[in-house]
Amino acid sequence: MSGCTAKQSTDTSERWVEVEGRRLKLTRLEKQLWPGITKAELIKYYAEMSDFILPYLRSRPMTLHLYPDGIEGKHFFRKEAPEFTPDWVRRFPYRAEDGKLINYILCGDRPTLIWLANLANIEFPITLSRIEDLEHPDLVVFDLDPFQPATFRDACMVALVLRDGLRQLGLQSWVKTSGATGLHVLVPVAPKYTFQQTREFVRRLGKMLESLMPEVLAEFRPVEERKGRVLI
DNA sequence: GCGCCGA
DNA sequence: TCGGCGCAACGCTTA
DNA sequence: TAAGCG
Ligand SMILES: [Mn+2]
Repeated sequence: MSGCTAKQSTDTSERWVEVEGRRLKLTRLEKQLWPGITKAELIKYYAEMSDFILPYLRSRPMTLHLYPDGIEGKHFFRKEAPEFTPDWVRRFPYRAEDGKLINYILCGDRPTLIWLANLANIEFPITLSRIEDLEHPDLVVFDLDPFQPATFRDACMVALVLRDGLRQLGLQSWVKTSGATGLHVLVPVAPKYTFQQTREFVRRLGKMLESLMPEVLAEFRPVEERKGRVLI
């Protein structure tokens, strides 16, 4: 007998840690965020990966994606830095066009990353521009989504062709998975183009590839014609 | 996850 | 002391 | 024009 039927509700496991001189309390470390994966393990993962992750997050206003009840539970977003945010967490006040002021969290250091992991922030999506120049993205993203019966493999083929096209334009690109079956192809750019310009660039290149491989790509097609194709 | 608010 | 609640917002698609 | 989806 295991005798170990510890319930979630009885998980009072806590630990104070010091990260680069910042004291923070980790809570409910035994909470299962995925089947078989605890919050402690999520925090450990982000601690170990922090050197690789932080350069991408730095200077980008955060939208938190919080999953306090685990990946299958209710989740919610948060932009405004909560009242209980530690004072050493950097904030970025920004007034949107509608006049609403939001104090965004900036995650540029390890203590902030660990603090967010403890809040059960599972995902860290990034904005495409940085606060030094919000109007001009430093990343351009091609979003590749295969529509059934097209597969992840089809998306990969398209990504390779796209990479070659970008290379011919003198642009380096990097690929990452996105969601269950999609890909993102990222192109770092000097922050001197507007979002309108980069959006137009992506659409034009999509159109160009579409004319090159019309059987594979779904650009500018009605929804029902997208089946079996990849949409950029 | 956490603080707030009303019961 | 406890349970409920709020915590973002945008383009595309369809009705 | 609005509601629903991702
Ligand atoms: Mn996608």
